[in-house]
Formats: sequence, C-alpha cells, structure tokens
Amino acid sequence: MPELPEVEVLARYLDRVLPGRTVRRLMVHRPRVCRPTSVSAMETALTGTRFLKVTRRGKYLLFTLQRRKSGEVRLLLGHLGMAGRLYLLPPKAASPKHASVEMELDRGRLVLEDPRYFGRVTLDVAPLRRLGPEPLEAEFGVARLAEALGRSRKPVKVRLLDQSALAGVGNIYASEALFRARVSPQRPADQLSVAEVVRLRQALRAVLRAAIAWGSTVPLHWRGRSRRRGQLFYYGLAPGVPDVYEERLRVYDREGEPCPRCAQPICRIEQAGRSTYYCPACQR
DNA sequence: CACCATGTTCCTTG
DNA sequence: CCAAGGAACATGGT
Repeated sequence: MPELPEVEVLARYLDRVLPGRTVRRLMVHRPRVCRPTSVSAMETALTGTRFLKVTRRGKYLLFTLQRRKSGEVRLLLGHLGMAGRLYLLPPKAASPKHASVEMELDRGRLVLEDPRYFGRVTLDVAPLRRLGPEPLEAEFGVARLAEALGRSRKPVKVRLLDQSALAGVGNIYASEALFRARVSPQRPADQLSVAEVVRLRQALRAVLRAAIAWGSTVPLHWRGRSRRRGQLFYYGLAPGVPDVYEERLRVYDREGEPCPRCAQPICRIEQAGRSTYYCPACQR
C-alpha cells in the first residue's frame, strides 16, 4: 500500500477529517511503534491536544497537534511501514487484531492497523532531516534529480529507493518510472545522459501524479455514511470489490507478461535484495 | 514446508 | 568515503 501516492491520498483524507478533533486517550498496543519515544512521553504529549492539520513528507504522515490552553504545537510522525493502514473507527467498534496504536478521539478512534508492525507513530522527527527532495514539488527540476543521481554509482533503481536521495519513491513506482523513462534499472545512477535524466524526472512525476489522481494504486474504500458529516473512514479494500491494484501497473509484478510497448516478456531481477521488474528490450 | 511481500535501520565485509 | 549484502523487525498469502 504505502508509497508516496498512497500516503498523500491518506494525508488529504485525514486532513479533511481530523482537524478540530481532540485526542482523549492513547492506547499503545505495541510500544515498539513509538520508539525511540516512550509510551509515557507519548501519552503526556498527546492527550488533550487537538489536530490542526495532516500533511505528508516522503512516506511520512505529519500530524500537527495543538494543546488548547498553552497553544503549544507539536509534530507527530506516522509511517505505515509495509502493510500499515490508518483509519477511523466508530467509538464502540472492536479493535482489529493487529492494531498497534489507537487514539481515542472526541468522536471515534484513529487506528493504526499493521499486521507486520513495521509502522511507526512517534514524536521523534529526526527521520525528516534525512529525507531528500520531494519529487512532485515545482522546484524538483532536472538539476535536482541529476544531483540526487550523480553522487552514486549504484544502480539507478537502487538509488531511487534511497530516501535520502529522493523522498517517497518505493519499490513499485521505482520500477514503473524507469519503465516509462525507458531507462534500465541496472544503469549506474551517475551515468545517465541528460536526456535520460529529463525523461526519468518526467516519468517519476507522471507516475506519482497518476497514482494520486487515481486515489492511490490500491483503491481506497470508504465505509460509513455521509462524507460531509465526517462519518466516512478509510478502510482499505471492501469485501467483494475486485482488486484493480495491479491493472494500472505496467511492469511491477508482471514477470513473463508481454511488455505493453514491445510485447517482449517482462523480466524480474533482484537488486539490493528486492525485486525489480523491467523490459530488457525497451529499457537500456 | 517453502518462498515472497508496497519499508527502514543497523551491521559487517571488502 | 563508498558499495554490497545480510539481518532484524513480524505476519500473512500463495
């Protein structure tokens, strides 16, 4: 689920629903998700604060909260890891099996459901300083991408996954962007031509923007009632709804299928311990 | 049982 | 300094 577009879609949704609501109680089922912040520090810092806004940086959710009396503002970081989902539940609904953190609000509960427990909810904002530029910002020109790539001889696919070089690109969209740019994932990052960097920048932005426009690659499903009354909540895939997740991806998880451009079979290789999908004929 | 999985960090080896 | 590899985190799907 969660790369830049999915986190962006979720942040936009939460920013419509959370501002103004108060954290009544924090329930940390897995203390690890807060590290290095302690559970008690989290409780002290968050209980009684109000959401001001929800934004995104890389794959992180940024929750800005304010304490009413003092006006003190704090930042809470959320990360969905590999499989995390964040959504609102009605006040009395049962906790999901793998809820790692729940926040009881004035109406309902904000739940991080995360079967693999790789997700984070923490007051430690240090990870933000290590992030590279945002690929969708206007300032992210060819020069910025060239700068991110030019300092590394690693394969360009591996470099794209480095969050300190470029923020928000994960394993799916790295493959997809390289395919659109017709650049081989195995090319050393610092050896792309200017024309290739131009294509890759355009491809990255197109792929990410398309996924956001779609509503994320994994279709978001909304349960509950009226959107206007804030009853709506993100719940992932609804039962019986076909998973159109993969239909939009051109190469990811399509080993052996015909390339949509030249019909040669898509290849899967392993890079830095992770799968890369590409067309050896189109991408050089 | 085996192998794979949308992420990040830390550690070792060269 | 860099690159590359592995392990750890923990669970579920095929």
